[in-house]
Amino acid sequence: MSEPSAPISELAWRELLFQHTEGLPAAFAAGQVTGYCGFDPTASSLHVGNLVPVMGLVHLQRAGHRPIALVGGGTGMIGDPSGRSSERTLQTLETIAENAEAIRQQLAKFLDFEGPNAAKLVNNADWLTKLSLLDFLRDTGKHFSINYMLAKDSVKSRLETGLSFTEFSYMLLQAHDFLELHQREGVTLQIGGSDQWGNITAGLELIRRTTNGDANALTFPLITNADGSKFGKSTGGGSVWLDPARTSPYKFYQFWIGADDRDVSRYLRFFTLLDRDTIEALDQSVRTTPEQRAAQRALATDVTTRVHGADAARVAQEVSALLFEKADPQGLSDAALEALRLEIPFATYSAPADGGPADGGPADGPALSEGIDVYECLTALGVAASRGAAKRLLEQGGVSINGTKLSAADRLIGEDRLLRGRHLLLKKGAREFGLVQVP
RNA sequence: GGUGAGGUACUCAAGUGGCCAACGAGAACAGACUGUAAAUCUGUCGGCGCAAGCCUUCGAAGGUUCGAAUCCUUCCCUCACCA
Repeated sequence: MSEPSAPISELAWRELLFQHTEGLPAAFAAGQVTGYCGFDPTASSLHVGNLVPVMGLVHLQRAGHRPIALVGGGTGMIGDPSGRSSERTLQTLETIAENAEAIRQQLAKFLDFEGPNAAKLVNNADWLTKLSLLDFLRDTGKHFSINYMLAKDSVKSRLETGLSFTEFSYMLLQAHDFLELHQREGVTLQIGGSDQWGNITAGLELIRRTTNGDANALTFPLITNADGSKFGKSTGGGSVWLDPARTSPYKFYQFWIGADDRDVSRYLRFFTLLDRDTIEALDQSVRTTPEQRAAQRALATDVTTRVHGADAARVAQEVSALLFEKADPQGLSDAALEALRLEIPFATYSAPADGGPADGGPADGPALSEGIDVYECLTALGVAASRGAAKRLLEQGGVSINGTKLSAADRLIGEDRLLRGRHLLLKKGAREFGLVQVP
């Protein structure tokens, strides 16, 4: 890494710049800047919504500056005020420590923890848990007037609906963090989402008053989806996580592949490190040949590779080709089947148990000797909520196995249709799949 | 604490004793058309069942009735205004 440069123009053309303090360009021009961004350890994984600030740190580091990622182990404790006993506090601390470690490992994929501008991960529990209330009120609280705090958007907007003292104080804790890092690590910049502006500037205020030091703020725009939905939700509704145990690399890849044409250009800027010429060429392809979805492919490949590695990205691509580009499932290799069962819902087929027809209870299904019951497969996979739903799907032609569409008469599948003698690849609609293994 | 208005399926919202598994809209799911898109059109949308039909649901629990989402009682909760 050569001389530190100003990442501002880079962030600007990527449309990642929402707001920054006036002194920031001068600070970048003056030399290496140490900047930080906070992450909440409420879950054991980051999700795609966290990627914007993560990429912010990445751009900082690429420009030769020093990024620090702060995990809110301390602020996370008071963030959730729901009832807890002293035992649970300990448990929570444990969980938070685990979460912090998990998040650290995810951040390590983006940041370089070695070299002259090595990234660093800190946890504000290290100092906040030792902070006494009286010290805090005297050293931090005295620098803020209630009037100043009430004027912040985050507070003002909550005055009607209600705001606990705990949450009201949150900005002071964050300001305290900023000051702490300023003194410990020489941090002079905090970055975050645009909603963090008020909290960040509170920290600037505290630094100025306490140490007469100078520091800066930079915020990113809120990510919006063109169709008005919330960014970061998969089609099923759940969050898209970076943890492969929560969101498989295939699902992750699919999330990006499914990006709306109207969003994909912005997402390329936000979430990849592709250069400007490449991205503008992709913009052009969205306009001229949208059906090829070159931009979505580039986006999905780049982000999946960074988060899950090249191998996982390639498997995701292969599985996607098989599932969506009409590759013949009969040609599946054992290895591909093995990969597939990790990527899509998988269930082992069991013939329904014998017994009399029970009212309201699960009814008898056909014996295995009569064939494989598609209803049972669909419900076991969770693809259909109930046998009734499975039946409706079948009647509407919404189910296919091994690439062949089924009709209402095809409830029972003969063993001769199994892939490699023991697998069924089921598809519901256009993009939901499941794999069933017959014992 | 007082007064008033309410609690119906994922959401909004009809329904005031039988024609109610419950109008309608949205969401969702499927089909057609497509680019794994958008828009549009069609169908489905409590559970079990091939079906006839059966079972479970209208805040909760009781009660009246041949019959209740609808009437009565008690309880729980939400909202608005007042204190």
